[in-house]
Amino acid sequence: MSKPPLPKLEDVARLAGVSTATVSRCLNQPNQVVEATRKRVQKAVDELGYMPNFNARSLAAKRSKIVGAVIPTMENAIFARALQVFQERLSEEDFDLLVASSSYKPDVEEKQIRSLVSRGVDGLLLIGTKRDPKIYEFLQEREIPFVIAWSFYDQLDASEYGQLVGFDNEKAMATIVQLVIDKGHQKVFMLAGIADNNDRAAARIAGFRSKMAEYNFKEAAVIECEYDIDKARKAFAGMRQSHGTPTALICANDVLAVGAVLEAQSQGLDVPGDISITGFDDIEIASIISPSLTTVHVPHGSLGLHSANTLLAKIHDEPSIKDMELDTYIVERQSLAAPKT
Amino acid sequence: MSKPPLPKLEDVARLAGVSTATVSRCLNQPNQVVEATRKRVQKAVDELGYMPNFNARSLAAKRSKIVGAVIPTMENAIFARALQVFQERLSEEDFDLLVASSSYKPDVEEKQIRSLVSRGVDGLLLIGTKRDPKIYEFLQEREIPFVIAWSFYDQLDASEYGQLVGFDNEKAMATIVQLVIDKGHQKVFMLAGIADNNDRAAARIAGFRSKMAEYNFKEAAVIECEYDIDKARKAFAGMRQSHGTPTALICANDVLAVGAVLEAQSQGLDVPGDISITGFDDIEIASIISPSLTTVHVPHGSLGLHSANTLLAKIHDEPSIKDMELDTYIVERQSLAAPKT
DNA sequence: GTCGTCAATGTAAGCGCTTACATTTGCTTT
DNA sequence: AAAGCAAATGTAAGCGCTTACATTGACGAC
Repeated sequence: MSKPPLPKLEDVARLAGVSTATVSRCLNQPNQVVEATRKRVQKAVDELGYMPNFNARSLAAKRSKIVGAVIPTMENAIFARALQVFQERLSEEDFDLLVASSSYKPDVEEKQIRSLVSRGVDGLLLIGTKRDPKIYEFLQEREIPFVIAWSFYDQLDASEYGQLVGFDNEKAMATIVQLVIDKGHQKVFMLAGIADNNDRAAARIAGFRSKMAEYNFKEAAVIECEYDIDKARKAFAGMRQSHGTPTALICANDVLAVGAVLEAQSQGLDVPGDISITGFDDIEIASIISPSLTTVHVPHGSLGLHSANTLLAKIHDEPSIKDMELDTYIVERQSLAAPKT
Repeated sequence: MSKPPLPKLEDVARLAGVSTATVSRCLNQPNQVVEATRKRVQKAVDELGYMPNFNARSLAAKRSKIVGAVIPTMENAIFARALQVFQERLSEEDFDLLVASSSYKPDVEEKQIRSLVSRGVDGLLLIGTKRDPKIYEFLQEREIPFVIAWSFYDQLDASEYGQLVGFDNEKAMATIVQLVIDKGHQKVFMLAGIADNNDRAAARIAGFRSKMAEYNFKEAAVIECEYDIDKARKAFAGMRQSHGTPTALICANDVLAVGAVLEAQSQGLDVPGDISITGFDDIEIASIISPSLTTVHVPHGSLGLHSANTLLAKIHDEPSIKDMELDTYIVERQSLAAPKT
């Protein structure tokens, strides 16, 4: 219950026989202080076990050394790896990470963004571009550096939307659809993510649709489904009932693909014998499930790393920061084959 | 480049024609303010788009509404779910989450704990009990409420170690070993986690060893291996070379088990025909891999939820907060069977 | 009508730092 | 040895809030 008041900067100053300003300088710009004093101060710091109060520092200096990240969920592998790398990179520069997860709800996300800004974050990591424009206005007004990860579109004006570090979801999806078509599939359906408020999910659907249109494939069913294995199983089952069974099913992500594979198998279908199924993301389970998933590899680690670097650059006001488009590529495994003839 | 100074509490006060204290009260203890003034203040807040500066608040009020969490990694499913639930629960009480991941390195963890404390976190979530005692002293001195998740031991003095919210790793492991023995296995090896600096990994090994000793099984090889599928594959391959092939392999976690299963299969072994393999944790892949894993179910969500509740209780200084032991149970799936006769 | 009480509000002193500006120190120049 | 100058240090004014304490005013008791 005894609360021995913690040493403050002033105590250190007194013990070291210098002014508070000098102590502060030792801590923040050590090179402005001559070695002798610096050592004396260091000794006082050690002796008292002094630790700076970051809130006071943030208040006085108007920078917090905290960056915020609002992600849809930390529960699944998609963002976990990127977030981990992001955090590690920031850590190197002594930034801490304030995370919030929005559960894909726009209103929750907005609240969290505002909260983080209130906390004085120096920068912000956001996922995807789709959100209420007034959030962007807000961020601009407050001059908060931010980067948007996971999405990339040529046509977007980057200066308006902070910096983009992502990949072209539409193009990537079109590429894998092309591959499926090249294998000879004609009846191709899609199990998609929920496109509402999610530009990545929407872009993947667009990629599918445009490629299908290119080949004049009609009636390519697209069913949207939440990010969940069991829901994917049900969605796939429902799809078979209402639209029949395609020879190939394109899934908007690996989790949906896993659900589809499991359901197909439990309904007696052979994958890829009776039906080919492709994923997107290339998370761990993609290579573990049997058959392993042919999928689009997304560079999760790079997304995290480059997001961090770009954000740091913006925070430090470095010139000529560019949007960054990362590459995806297809990983061919077992779940895609030519259709039975 | 125009930086219109953000409205501060004083501006709101002036516009509403009240004192700063009243505005502050409206924001923090609205019931102490009569409705008429409250409305007037609210109007001023809206009009100015005022947002409080949390750093100033934290400095003045000596509470930050931030809790910190230092976890070994956010990259894998083990902690992700718990962290997500933890965050959601805290969110309900308007706490934000400052996360750091230590990559299982004690020195990194210590640094991060100190950094979080410097940031004035109101509470701390730590994983496992094993760490330098001076960290506990430090936390006690600073009177930082903290809870330790994932571990639970009867014999530990809770008051010394903050609060425990976990399960008995040793007992849980002993239970699944018992099951394996009951199936008739006699040659049982273990693929363990790295026990150094990790009380959970150590406890799981202890559970294995004590149960094996109980049955007088000698030569039960225990190989430690990092948390990684590929490393597990190699470790399992190495184990076969040096110790031969057991009829059952107990793995300290599902990731190791998956690695072992994949390697076994690629070496032409049937699981569970030629070798039974068990996991621990019951993460998603456990039920997706083929054969699905018989494993110990760990209540990840509950760990997160109860950790949050316990921490909140400590922060609010509620009396009689107890350590909490959560239950685990075995999920029998396909990877465990009786040995060939 | 006066006083006491209590709820509502105001006053102002910090919270522990940073930093612009002022001052001192220790050199180099001449 | 005096002058001049840059580097090192000191002084003190905030940063935007909270809160202990003081003040005000409304109302009922006497």
